[in-house]
Amino acid sequence: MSSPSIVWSDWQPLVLPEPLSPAVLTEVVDGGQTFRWNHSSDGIWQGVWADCVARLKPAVPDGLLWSAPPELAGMVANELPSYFGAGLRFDRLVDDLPWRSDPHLARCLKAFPGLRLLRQPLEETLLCFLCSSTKQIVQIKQMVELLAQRHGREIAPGIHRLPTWTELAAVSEEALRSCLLGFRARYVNQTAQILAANGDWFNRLEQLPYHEAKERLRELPGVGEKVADCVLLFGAGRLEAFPVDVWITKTMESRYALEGWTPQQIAHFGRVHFGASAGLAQQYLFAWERAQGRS
DNA sequence: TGGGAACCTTT
DNA sequence: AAGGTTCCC
Repeated sequence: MSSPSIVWSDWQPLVLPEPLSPAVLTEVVDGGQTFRWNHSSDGIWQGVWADCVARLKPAVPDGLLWSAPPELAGMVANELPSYFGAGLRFDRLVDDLPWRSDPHLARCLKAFPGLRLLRQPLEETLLCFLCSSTKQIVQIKQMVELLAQRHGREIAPGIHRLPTWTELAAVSEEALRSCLLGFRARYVNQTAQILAANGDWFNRLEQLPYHEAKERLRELPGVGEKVADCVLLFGAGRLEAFPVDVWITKTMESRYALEGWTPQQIAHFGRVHFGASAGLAQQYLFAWERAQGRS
C-alpha cells in the first residue's frame, strides 16, 4: 500500500474536540464509513480522500498526529479537520441521544467513547456506497482501490484518487466489471451517465432538506433506502439519516423488539426514537453489534 | 408485495 | 454458501 518513493512531512497534531483512542480510530476509519484507509505499520493508518493522502498516528494519551506528502501538506492541513468533523461536538450530540432511558444505547456509547462520523466528499461517498451492496468491508475496499488505480488521477507516486463522475461516465460497464463490481457495474455506469449530464446535481442535492435529498438520490440506479441514507450520513452531514442494513436490522429486532418490521419501518423508528442525531446512534449500535460478532 | 436474481470473492 | 442491497416481476 505504501510506496517507497513517497516522502512524508513531519508529524503534526490533528486537533479534535474529543479524544480518540487507537481502538476507536480503527472503528472510525475502517468500520464501514469509509473504504480507503489501510493499516501500514505500528498503528499508523494511511488514507486517501478527494485529492488528499495522509497518514495518521495515535499519540499518547488519546491524541492524533498526521503527516502527508509535503506538496499536499497544505491542502491536507486544511481538509483533514473537516474530514474528521472537527467542527462538530460529538460529545454534545451524544449527550442529546436518549441514553438515559435506553440501556442498550448507553452500553454502546460506553464501548466506543469518542466515535465520530466522518464528513466525506459527497461524490465519492456515493460511488463507494453504490459498490457496497451485499459486500463486506474488505471486498468494498478491493473494488474502490481498483477503481482508483485504474480510473482515478494519480495524486502522489503510486496513489490515485477515486475517479470523478465525469471520468466514470467514460468507463465502459465491462471495464467496471473487471474492477470486481459485478452487477454493481451497471449501477455505476448508468448513474455516471446521469450525473455527467447534470453538472449541478450534487450542489442542488446539498440544498435539499433530508427527505427530498433522499428521494433525489433514490432516483439514481442502484441507490435504495440504505445506500441513500449512508450517502447522506457520511457524505452530506445529515445526522438524521438512519441507514438500516442487516446488522442494524439484527440489533433492532433483538434489542428493541422490532421482529417482523420492514427496514423502512425500522428506519422510521430509529429517527423517531434517537432523534436529530439518529445516524450517530446508528454508528454506535452498528459498531457494537459487529464487535459482538467478532468476539 | 415478497422473494428471487444480479456478480464474484472469501469463508 | 452466502455476503453491510437493489430491482423487477
